[in-house]
Amino acid sequence: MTNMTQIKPARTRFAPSPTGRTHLGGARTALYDYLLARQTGGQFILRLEDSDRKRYVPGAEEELMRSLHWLGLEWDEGPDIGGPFGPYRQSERKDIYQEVARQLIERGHAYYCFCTPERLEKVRQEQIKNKQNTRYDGTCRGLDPEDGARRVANGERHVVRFKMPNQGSITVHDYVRGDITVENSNLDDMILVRSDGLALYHLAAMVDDQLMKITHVIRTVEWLPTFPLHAHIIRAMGWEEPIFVHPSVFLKPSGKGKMSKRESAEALKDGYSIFIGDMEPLGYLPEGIVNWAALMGWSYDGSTEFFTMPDLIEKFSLDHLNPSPAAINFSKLDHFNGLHIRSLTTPDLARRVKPFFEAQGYTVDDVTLLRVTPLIQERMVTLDDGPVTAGFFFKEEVSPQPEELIGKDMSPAESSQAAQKAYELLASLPDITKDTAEEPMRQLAEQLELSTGQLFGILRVAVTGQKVSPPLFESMEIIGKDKVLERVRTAIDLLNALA
RNA sequence: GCCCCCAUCGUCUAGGGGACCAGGACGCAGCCCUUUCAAGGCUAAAACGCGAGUUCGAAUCUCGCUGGGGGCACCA
Repeated sequence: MTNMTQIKPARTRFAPSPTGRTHLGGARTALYDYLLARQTGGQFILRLEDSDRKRYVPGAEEELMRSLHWLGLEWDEGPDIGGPFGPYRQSERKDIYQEVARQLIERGHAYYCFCTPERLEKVRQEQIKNKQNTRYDGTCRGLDPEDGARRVANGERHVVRFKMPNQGSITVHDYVRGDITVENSNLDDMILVRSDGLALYHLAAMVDDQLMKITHVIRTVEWLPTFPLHAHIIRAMGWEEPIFVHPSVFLKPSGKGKMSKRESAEALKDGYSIFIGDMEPLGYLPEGIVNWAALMGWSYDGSTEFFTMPDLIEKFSLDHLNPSPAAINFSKLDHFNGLHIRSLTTPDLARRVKPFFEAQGYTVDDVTLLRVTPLIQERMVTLDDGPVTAGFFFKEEVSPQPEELIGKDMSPAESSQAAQKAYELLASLPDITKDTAEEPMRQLAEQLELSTGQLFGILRVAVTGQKVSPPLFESMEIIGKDKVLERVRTAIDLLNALA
């Protein structure tokens, strides 16, 4: 016997227009789509809303797909892989929309409109001048349908408009906000089909969602104002309504409005971006971004915050979506990224961080990298921190700032002497490892009446060339006795020159 | 201007009439750990926008106000 409460597989779709770069907001929508589909054993569909060819941006599709792949949001049907309900590109579905438009007209829910864009613009300006609402003035609304059809047959330029009832109201249901009722008189006779014959979003998306058997339409709240129109179209066609879910928008970090081009450029200067395509070179993990994005507008129990994709697939729920807009918080992204970096296995992290060393010109051998990785794992926020903190492992020689070699509260001469003693001790060891070197060095510090901070600080700069580094003796162990001695020798010379 | 939506720490959020002198997280500050930096641990400061109702009781329900956001294309 089947379980009555069994979850119905959801068919979700991410339907961006290839008119720009894939950003955080889109990624989150796609993520929610993906999670719902995976959780219920349904399908996640990628559809391209490219009905406006004028706005088509070359390369946008490629970046979109690359971004989705990178985030791990694999689609089951799409323009590149096909599927049972294709084509998945609106520009290839023109005839389908035409047919629906025809039926709408036939049923009296739409009509041909012959108004020119020029006249429409004039009307609009007039309305603005008179402080009226800008809306279609209804010139063609009352035209005899047969007359209209005749003019169309004669090749007259026309669009198709939805014939909005001028009485009554409509109640639509948004899963996040509940019922929303609006007066039809506040709704316009929106254009459904352009004069070039291609449908606009309002028609095309509704048709596609229907034909592609989409069960849940997840789209941002920008679509809420036209939601009633969409419901009118669906109901006019007698279709079953999918569940509509409108998560909130993302606001810029200040919380004042949506992210603009200017702010995006600004963020990039600080090493942040809202474009998924920028995130990888910036050193972010898809895991970190997914975790972060999932929690902007959704929560699990109010306290659990670390989620992997499998966790999310298991725990995501539409029921915990938050209707209010969320300001982007990049420092929290850093936090999640660090969390996920620390949760990676050493080989995995090594593999991921390697290109960042190479991008800085380092020649990296895997054996050394594998030893270095554990030392930097909990010191990294983004992968590009790797070469910054650990580049010295892959240098032939380091070049410390001479002043930085001076120990705290010490003179150059004292520092030099301490380094000399350390050199002798290290030279006397068969090899330098944490186990062989640390204890004797601590004793040396005591002998010299120096704090470990003083002595180790001098050596740290000498050996790594940096004031801040991974733990000293573990680092020495990887660098090897010969190079360590060489670097300490150089440091002594540098200090002597200062004295 | 018109329409729609939203409203808890600076930010992301938990909360859905009594369990809330409001919990978690980021960030910030302090302390602990410590060879630096991190990581980790502990502590602190920090919020129910305002006003009316309803109720024995409201962060939670209703209304108004205010504030914020979104939308008003032959874009999506």
